[in-house]
Amino acid sequence: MPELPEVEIVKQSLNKKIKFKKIQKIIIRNRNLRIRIGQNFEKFLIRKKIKKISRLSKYIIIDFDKNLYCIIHLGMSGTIHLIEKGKKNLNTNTSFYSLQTFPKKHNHIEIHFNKLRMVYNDPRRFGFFKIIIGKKRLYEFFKDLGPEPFSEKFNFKYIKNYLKGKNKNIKNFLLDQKFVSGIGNIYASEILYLSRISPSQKGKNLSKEKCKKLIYSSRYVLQDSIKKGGSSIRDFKNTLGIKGEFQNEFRVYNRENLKCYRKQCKGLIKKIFLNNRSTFFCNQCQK
DNA sequence: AAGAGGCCCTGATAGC
DNA sequence: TGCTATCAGGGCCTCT
Repeated sequence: MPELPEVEIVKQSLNKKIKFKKIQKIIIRNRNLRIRIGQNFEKFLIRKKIKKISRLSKYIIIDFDKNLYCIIHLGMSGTIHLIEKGKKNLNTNTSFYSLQTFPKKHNHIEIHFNKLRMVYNDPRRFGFFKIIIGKKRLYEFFKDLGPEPFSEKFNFKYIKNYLKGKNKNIKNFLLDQKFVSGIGNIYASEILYLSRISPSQKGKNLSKEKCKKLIYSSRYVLQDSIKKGGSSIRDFKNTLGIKGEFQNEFRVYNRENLKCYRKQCKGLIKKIFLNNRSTFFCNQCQK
């Protein structure tokens, strides 16, 4: 679930629901996430008030007073659930579950506010919660991240310069968070389709025109997905709260051997593996 | 030093 | 039904 648009949706709903709230209680059932939750995690956060919630590529950053931060990453399977006391349904245009359909296993972290619980669920435990103290350390943590597609820094000159002399295909560049941050395996395929670029094309061979298309498409696809509430890929049985609609907009992802949507194009969508990650593209209109 | 591949982990699904 | 193998939206580490 979580590439940039999905993380953005989660961030937006957290801002609506837990901003300015004070943490009353913390329960940790499993400290062994990708980064182990330290013994003093609870001490740092208890009774602290949330100042704001922001996002950088696929990371959520919660700000507290005195330059205390909590960074959240959802990994492959992390989800955040909000449960309001006394309410049966949590409406929301978010990826939260309703109360009745709340997952039973893998609820590793619970943070309680007044009349509201936030629960972190993550079967694969590739995600993490990490405390950071000080602006400088926060900056350090993110220093290797490349620009987001929306950033002005993600421009033709930057791309040309970065790809120069390197021998990787363009799809793997899109997954390289040092090059551009926030794009994951699904959106990489979608962006390349919109750009009419073949995923196995070498990055260094892209024309100026193709680079510009790539910039435009990256922004367009991610923005469009955010507008539609992100993508909810799996059909989570027994759940009601998942509202993402962008999975209905996929042009290539999971469309193996189906016809290309482009009018005039007689191509078929093919699935290949590039660096062990599934990759979808049209065998006619992506060059 | 860049790039490919393994690995962390659990769950869903396909095939026998 | 029950086994095994494979794959899944991420990212870090190691080896060449």
